[in-house]
Amino acid sequence: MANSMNKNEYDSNQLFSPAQVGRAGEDVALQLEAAIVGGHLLPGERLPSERELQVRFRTGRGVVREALGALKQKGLIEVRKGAKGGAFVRQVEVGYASQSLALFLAQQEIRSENLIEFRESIDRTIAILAIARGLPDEKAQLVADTRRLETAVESSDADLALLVEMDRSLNLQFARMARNPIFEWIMKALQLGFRSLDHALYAADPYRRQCVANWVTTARDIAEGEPMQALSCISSHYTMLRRCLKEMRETQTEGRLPGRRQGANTAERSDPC
Amino acid sequence: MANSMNKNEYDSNQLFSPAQVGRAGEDVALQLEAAIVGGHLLPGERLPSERELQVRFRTGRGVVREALGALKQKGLIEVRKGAKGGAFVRQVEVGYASQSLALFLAQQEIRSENLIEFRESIDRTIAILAIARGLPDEKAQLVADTRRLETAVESSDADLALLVEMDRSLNLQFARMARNPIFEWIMKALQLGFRSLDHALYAADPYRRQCVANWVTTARDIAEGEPMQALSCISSHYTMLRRCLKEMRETQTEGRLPGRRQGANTAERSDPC
DNA sequence: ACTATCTTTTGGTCCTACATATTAAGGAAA
DNA sequence: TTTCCTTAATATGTAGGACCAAAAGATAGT
Repeated sequence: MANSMNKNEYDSNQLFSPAQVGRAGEDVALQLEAAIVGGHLLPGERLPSERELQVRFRTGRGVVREALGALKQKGLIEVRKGAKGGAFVRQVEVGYASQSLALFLAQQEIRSENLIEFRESIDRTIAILAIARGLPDEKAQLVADTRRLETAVESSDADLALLVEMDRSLNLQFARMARNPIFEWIMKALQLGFRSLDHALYAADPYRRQCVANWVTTARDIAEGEPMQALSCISSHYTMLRRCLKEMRETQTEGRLPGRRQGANTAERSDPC
Repeated sequence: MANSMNKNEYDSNQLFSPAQVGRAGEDVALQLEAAIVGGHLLPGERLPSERELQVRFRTGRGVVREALGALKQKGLIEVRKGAKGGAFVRQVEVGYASQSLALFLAQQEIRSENLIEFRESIDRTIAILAIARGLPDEKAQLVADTRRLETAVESSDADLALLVEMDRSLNLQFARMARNPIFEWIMKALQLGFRSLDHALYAADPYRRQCVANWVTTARDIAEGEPMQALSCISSHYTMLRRCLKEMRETQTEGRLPGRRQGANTAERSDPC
């Protein structure tokens, strides 16, 4: 007794129509995406199997797989193997959008000063919002985590990657407290794109301690609801970062972000474009 | 024709290794993406054909197509049919990032307030930077263009789309004067995704005049180097926008962005320049 | 009742064949 | 010689089959 009478409503509503030639994959992907975003398919629901979609769209399985791959890429679906497997609708996470932005930023040549002043501007707004909207336990957690970072730095066997990761996590907590996913989007994208700046701060020994001490103060100011002092701390952080980078630049003559290396390749390239 | 002597350098460098089973598609996609983002493949260059990649990765053509589809989805490559066709590396456009963000926000049912407060925060920083760094002729041009917008609004045959477009252009000029490309990109990304908000402001008759009058004042304050007054104008703009949306919401019981449809937006794949 | 094995479902991979688009080359006509 | 049409070559796009691997349930054996 198959559920032939209980087909989903997008079947009877003719929601899926045969794809046109030439761009069948895009066509199928667009129809499925429209069904998901339009609310006809809710998160957690399961799409028909690939072989069933193949006959519904009157197309080949490769086309269906291509479309599903695009949706998976966007974070709209999650596909599982095996019986009762298939494509399941997901809530899109902000990380997917951040990855797109990070991919774009990675291809651009960005001077570190531009990045710093942008981040500082964002951080200042986040601080104000976080003080106003952050929940008490969030603020307490932020303070506690800065303390953990402090003890981690003071221990001699401090792993550099671990410290940077903790700093990254703190920034994300911070951004989340602003209760505005757009700030989260930006913050995640920046972190994905450029890890090297914070790395620099935690690599130099005098700066590392100042940085975490500043973090502790910032978190406390946020927890206690002192916006002006928090802003002051943030400015202090970026002042330190600028100074640290300037010192490095004077020793290494390196003013750019190491986003991409194009030294070995461009020499032998005689592209007529 | 056997160009066996002129293999590309990523061949001899062992850049592409056979894919792992189970997630061969992702594996291939990751390797190709790494090659592009890492700078081994520059924009304009052509990847090997699908059938050649198929043998290089020691895999099937479906896997290669899946990987290329993922890269195409991200905007990293553009694929053309026919002789001299194939996958060509592209510069990623902001539009892809903004589409991802729009998709996320649409599914999260984000309130327009989040977008407004983010834009206001960005605008305030841009204003300060634009006053400090904008060239005199840029400032003059900004003032002149706000005048043009003013006269366009006063003429009765004002096309709504044209007005919104002029507003959009003004915002971009404004962002450019900050001499920081990140602000420009973020502004463009937000504009690509959410045109509807400004649209609302220019649709209502009382708000339209106030908005352009405010633009004129803002431009003059920027040109004359009055940061506090410029910031005041910007806040006034968003106060108006909030009020306008609130009125619309009260009449239509529509509190969110009308971003459910994605189909019409994805059409602008080509360069929006 | 529990465990091991089989069966079914479903995605993952590989393959061949054909369709279609685009470019380049070659030959006929002006 | 120039122009236009035809044809070939090369590439992606699509169709559909076959088989493998994994996951869940059904079944048989203990």
